[in-house]
Amino acid sequence: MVLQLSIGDLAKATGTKVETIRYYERVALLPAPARTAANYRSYDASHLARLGFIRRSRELGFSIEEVRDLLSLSDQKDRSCAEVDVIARKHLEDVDARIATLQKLRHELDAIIRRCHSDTIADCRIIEALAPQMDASSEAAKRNAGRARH
Amino acid sequence: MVLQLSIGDLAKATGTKVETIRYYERVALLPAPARTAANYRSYDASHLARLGFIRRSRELGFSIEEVRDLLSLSDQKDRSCAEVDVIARKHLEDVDARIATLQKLRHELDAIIRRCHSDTIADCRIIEALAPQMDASSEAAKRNAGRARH
DNA sequence: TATGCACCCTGTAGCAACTACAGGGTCAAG
DNA sequence: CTTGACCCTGTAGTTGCTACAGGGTGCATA
Repeated sequence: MVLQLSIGDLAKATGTKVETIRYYERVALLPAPARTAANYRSYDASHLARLGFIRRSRELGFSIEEVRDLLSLSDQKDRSCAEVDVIARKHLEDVDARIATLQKLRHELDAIIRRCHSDTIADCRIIEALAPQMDASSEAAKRNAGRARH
Repeated sequence: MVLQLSIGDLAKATGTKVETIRYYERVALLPAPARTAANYRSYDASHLARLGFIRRSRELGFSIEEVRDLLSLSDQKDRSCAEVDVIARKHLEDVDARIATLQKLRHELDAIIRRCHSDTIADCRIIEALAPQMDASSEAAKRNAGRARH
């Protein structure tokens, strides 16, 4: 039995947009499939599996380049999976760093919002908190920048 | 006293790249400054303040469009700051959602990495976990996709 | 005076990872 | 035989910058 899928079928089967599939082909993540007489793309089971791998990796936040590396490693069954481990661990570190950054930002934002109980923009603490602090250090920055004239 | 800054001065004073400042001017976040006889941009204190506001907002993760809204609100001192509050709270929700997504992803990734203790790619659990699950549901997807022939 | 260097200008192209057309061709149902 | 859902290629848009290329300017130094 031979499985043949049109691009639309493959899109439905993997929850991917048709344009995205063509994009993966353009960037050589997904091999170009056979064509029908009418020049329609005709995918088989290997494309289905590969696109599934790509989508799952992308959902887990791997970049296109990382997916490319993982795919090429997964094709070499006899190699050590240490390299796979390195990619995955590095990615985990990236994710941890992004979470930490966002959490710091979240607390700052939360603190800013909590401070605001005023009615008008003129003394809105949110706007105030966003405005640069016009203190000694920024005066220093001004002087440092030079070209102040009277 | 009149403060005059070249684009490089302003860049140093705010920790922004020169190209980024020109970009903000192009997208009308920062008003076009006066020019010198040699057609050099000449910034004043208001630009310094505004760029500071922009940079701080961007650090807090507001999009360019959100910053535009915040800036235009901050220029209308007599208006209610309720709108500012709405923008900030919505942004906080976005940040919370992004943190939640990343944390879910982090746990999944961590679980995948922990499972792998093998030596070769052939039975690497990371690669396995990334590959699509070839179970009943994906068989259903295949049938659903149609055009399977023998 | 020349000359080097750091700075400034405009305009355009590139990055990631798609997404969205425009302007066609194909195919099956009614 | 027409309608509508699909398919094709190619190009441009998205976000927020960043990086040239190919010029001009301003100041210090040999």
